[in-house]
Amino acid sequence: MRDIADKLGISVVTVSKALSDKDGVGEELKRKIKDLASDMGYRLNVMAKAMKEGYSYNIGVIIAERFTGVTQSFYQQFHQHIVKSLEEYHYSAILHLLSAEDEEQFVMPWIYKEKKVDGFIILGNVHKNYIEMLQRADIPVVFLDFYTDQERMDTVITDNFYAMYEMTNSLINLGHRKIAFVGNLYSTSSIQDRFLGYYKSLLEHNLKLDERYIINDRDEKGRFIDIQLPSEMPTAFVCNCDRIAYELMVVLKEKGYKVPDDCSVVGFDNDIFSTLCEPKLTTVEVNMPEMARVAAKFLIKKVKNNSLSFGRVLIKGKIVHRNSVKKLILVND
Amino acid sequence: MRDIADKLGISVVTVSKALSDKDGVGEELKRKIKDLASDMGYRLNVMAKAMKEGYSYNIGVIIAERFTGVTQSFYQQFHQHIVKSLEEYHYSAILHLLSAEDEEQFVMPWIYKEKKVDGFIILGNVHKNYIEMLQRADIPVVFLDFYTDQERMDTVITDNFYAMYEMTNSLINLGHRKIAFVGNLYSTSSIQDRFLGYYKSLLEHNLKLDERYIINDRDEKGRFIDIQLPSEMPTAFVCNCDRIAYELMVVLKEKGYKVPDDCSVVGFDNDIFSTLCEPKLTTVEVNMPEMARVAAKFLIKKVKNNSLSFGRVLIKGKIVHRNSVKKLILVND
DNA sequence: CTGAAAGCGCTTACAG
DNA sequence: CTGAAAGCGCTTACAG
Repeated sequence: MRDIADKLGISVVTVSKALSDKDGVGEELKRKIKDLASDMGYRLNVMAKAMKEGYSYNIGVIIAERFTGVTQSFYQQFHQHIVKSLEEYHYSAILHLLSAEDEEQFVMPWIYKEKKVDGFIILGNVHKNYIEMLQRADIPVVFLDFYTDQERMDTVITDNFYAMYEMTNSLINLGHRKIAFVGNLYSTSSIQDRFLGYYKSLLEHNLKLDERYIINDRDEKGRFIDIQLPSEMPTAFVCNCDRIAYELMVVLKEKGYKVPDDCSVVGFDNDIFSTLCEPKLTTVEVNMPEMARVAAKFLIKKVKNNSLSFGRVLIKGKIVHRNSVKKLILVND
Repeated sequence: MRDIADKLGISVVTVSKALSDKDGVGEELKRKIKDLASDMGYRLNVMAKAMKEGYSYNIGVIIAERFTGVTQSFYQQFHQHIVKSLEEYHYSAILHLLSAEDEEQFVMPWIYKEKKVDGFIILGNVHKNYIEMLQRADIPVVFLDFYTDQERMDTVITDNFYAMYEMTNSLINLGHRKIAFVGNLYSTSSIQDRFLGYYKSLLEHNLKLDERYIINDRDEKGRFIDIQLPSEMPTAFVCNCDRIAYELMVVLKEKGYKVPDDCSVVGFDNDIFSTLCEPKLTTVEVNMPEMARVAAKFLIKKVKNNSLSFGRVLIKGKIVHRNSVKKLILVND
């Protein structure tokens, strides 16, 4: 800026104004300044601007490390959408992988301690107490794909409840009556809500909830366990995620059951697993781009005014029909 | 800092020195300053420090958008390792997804134009001309998992050539003689090198390279095409990546061939596809953590002195034996 | 429409 | 061991 000003015999103030399109500079001069700037290969120093304004124009994206394995690309996919959404606000994303250790010992991300970010997007389940600590800190936070009953929690989630309700309805409409749910009801809020959507559909159709048809898929720590098929087989399995639907189909195949002829299987997420199984999975597609967009929007607003509050926002998913569901011919109805 | 200094009746200079462990402050006073700082919840403002020093302590990680699909988690996995490696230097990673459009039209990443990053790690194939532009720019660049013949290119790659050489050797040692290679030889440097490793192994064992055994898997734009099996079947397929090995196994299954009984299949990468097929794939594990570590180390050194040069560094992979390879019993040898 | 002054929060070199 | 001065590159009032 100094150089540009000197070359043109004007002040840096004028250059600053011209380059950031503020008014108070003549059109002609402005053109001249801009041309010279690009000729000289001038690059704005955001850090100086940042220091002046008090914004870093960075957002931290926190993902618990346990969600980042080789077979878990879901949140990484989400992260990419966040990157793109933030770009529209001229913000960058800094990925912070939260280790189990830091989570337990309440270690704040170092990018917070060094004021490298203006806010955080928390992607997926994080321990309640850790969240409380984050919320006590003086920095805006928006949660994505996850919620708890904590107060003042701004969160964007997929409409798990309603999507699973619709999915189960569609199975019932195809003639299914014995429908099992696969998932640990005490593991995450997502699984719980999906289960409740499934349950609501049963209730509405006067079908009993059979405890033997609630099949566990993971332990308290979220580690997957072997799936046990019920002694009497249902005609359809509603799985809390594609991954588990995939595993279930492997088990079914081993035991000699054919999908969808012997039993139907549906999943949730529309991730890589839904297209890697044979037959391909009927599932719910989560609207990641929209969720990322809304989360980014909320967070940027909060950066400017942290007293703003948006609460819990649900984004609708979409059922993707593939080949894992069979229509049952009903003899009597 | 101001507040701390005032409360203690000292100057900000002393506070600055104490907090960053510079000498020139008495031990006792230093303790007092540090204690008060943490009591007051003081957070360093890196931006101010950054402006003074001229470093942003951010590194841009560039990935071409075409490598970021739902079924391609490889580079996202890599990105995570980069994040962790950079952390050790107190650096953050800013992910920049390079769109096909920006790549064609030579648009520099906006995080460059705004001096948000001190350097770039380029993850995977990017067009030669785009690379040239990056190298002309006044910023250190290190390439990862990819190289060209361009000068002054500091790059960290997996030892494709040697790993595939060893892999093919091991097949030959198990009695295989008719071994096909699956991959487009003109697509990427990685595939080429893997092919050449395969070829070297054939040469050493006096086996002829049969053109019908070089099977194409993608077009010039890198889009996957249907795999055509040769009219006379080999006993083993060496695939340029797990993804294609997976696709090949689907095709083989369709045509009634059993793996590994009718033919063996090996892959490369040890990514999600290698464990999702039945049987699981014998493949080469890329040493991502080490590659990320080395790339980060080089880049940080270049940030401090951009005239440094490291050239092309190969990191060894490791063969992972699973169940997709059969030992052939040789009647006569 | 243009610019001189002050300040964002730190660090570095220098003086005491 | 401690601190006053200057400056990093920008922007925001304010004055002309």
